[in-house]
Amino acid sequence: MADNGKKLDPRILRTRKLIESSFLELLEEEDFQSITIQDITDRATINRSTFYAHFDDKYMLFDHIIRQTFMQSIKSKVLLSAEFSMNNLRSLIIAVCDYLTRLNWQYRPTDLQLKPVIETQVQSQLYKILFNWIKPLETDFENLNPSSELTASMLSWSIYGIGLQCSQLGELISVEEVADQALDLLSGTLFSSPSFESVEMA
Amino acid sequence: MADNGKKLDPRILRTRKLIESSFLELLEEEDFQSITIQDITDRATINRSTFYAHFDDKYMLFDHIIRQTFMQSIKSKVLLSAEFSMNNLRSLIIAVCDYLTRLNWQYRPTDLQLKPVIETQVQSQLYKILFNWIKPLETDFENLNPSSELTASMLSWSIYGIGLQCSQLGELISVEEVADQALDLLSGTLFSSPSFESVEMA
DNA sequence: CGAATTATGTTGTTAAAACAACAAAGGATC
DNA sequence: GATCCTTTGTTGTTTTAACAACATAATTCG
Repeated sequence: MADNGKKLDPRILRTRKLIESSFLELLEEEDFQSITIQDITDRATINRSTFYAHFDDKYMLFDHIIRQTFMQSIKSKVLLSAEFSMNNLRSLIIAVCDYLTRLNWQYRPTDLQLKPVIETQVQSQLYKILFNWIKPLETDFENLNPSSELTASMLSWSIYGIGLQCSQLGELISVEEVADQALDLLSGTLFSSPSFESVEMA
Repeated sequence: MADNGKKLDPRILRTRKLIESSFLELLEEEDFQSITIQDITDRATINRSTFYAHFDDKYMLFDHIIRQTFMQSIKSKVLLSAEFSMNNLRSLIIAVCDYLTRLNWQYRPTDLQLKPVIETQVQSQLYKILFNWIKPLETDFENLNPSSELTASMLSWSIYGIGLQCSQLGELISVEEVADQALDLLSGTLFSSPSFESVEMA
């Protein structure tokens, strides 16, 4: 997904990694707001102006970091290349819960401005994952079924919602139980659609 | 000592550090001989030809590494800026023993070719340290005393020899005891010279 | 031994990072 | 509100690293 085929100059890769890891380190030490570009570039041992060759600003960097860490976390727990199945959906839900929970603990929740950024990135990445899963299931009766776009959108928001719930309740609940409950609800919706008649529970 | 006043381009510092740490990592994993320039530069995420902009070859890099790690180790245990005293000399002896012992354990002793390189670097650095200590003690009766150069040379080789002895005997002996014995021998020699009449034992 | 592969150094060109200097926006302080 | 100071973005120039290509040791292997 977004796997750039062209070989990038090693210096670019190195510089980006330095920026990313410096920023992640700083995020564990202080608030997002109080971090300056200079702080980041100092720690990365690069020039301040070089930062702007890679990212528009701090916010774009944060976008990128969330997208990247989210996809890394998901890829380590879910086979994105696999086909759609209730089991894969379950894994995805649990992975999202885990990610958002970790995010809640790892970084100060003081920055209210960050929540919408995280929301946008996580939901849009979920949409892409789900759309790639669902698209192949499209039947010939397109007019009878909800479109893959609509299904992916709805599912992505549902899963984001579940993840948010989990991350807020924290240790009080079992992630797996929540995932199973959510699957029950979702399966009712999904199986009413002809596209999903072949998708069975394990 | 060799403290270059001019500000170096951060890229140069970063590249050198990357080369140095990659090389040190590789030295812990395999023999010096089997390490290629490509191995080093791959791990350092730099281009192979960039290596040659910083070091002539693998051997020059090793020279530099020994010099650097030696001075780092010494500086952490001896105040080089201080003046000459038996106590400082004792600290220096112990520090050299520690360094050479660690070198013996850390890296494979299979590379016989490395010993002379280490010898050269350690002795020459010791010479510089000792010369800077001894020089201020020179009296006006230069013709009566052994020159600072001769004294520094003799002492540096003596201390290197002590360090070698310690590193070979390993845990069998107490570094401090050896240092004290050596100091007894050295003080006999040193105190016969008018330059050292003011240098007392603690 | 001889061929094939691999490692070493070198060179000229291209792309990226460093640097310095600037204008402008944002915050703090009086 | 005026002032000072910090941070932000931008730009043009210089320096360094990447790259590709080459010739030449040095190794490996049949």
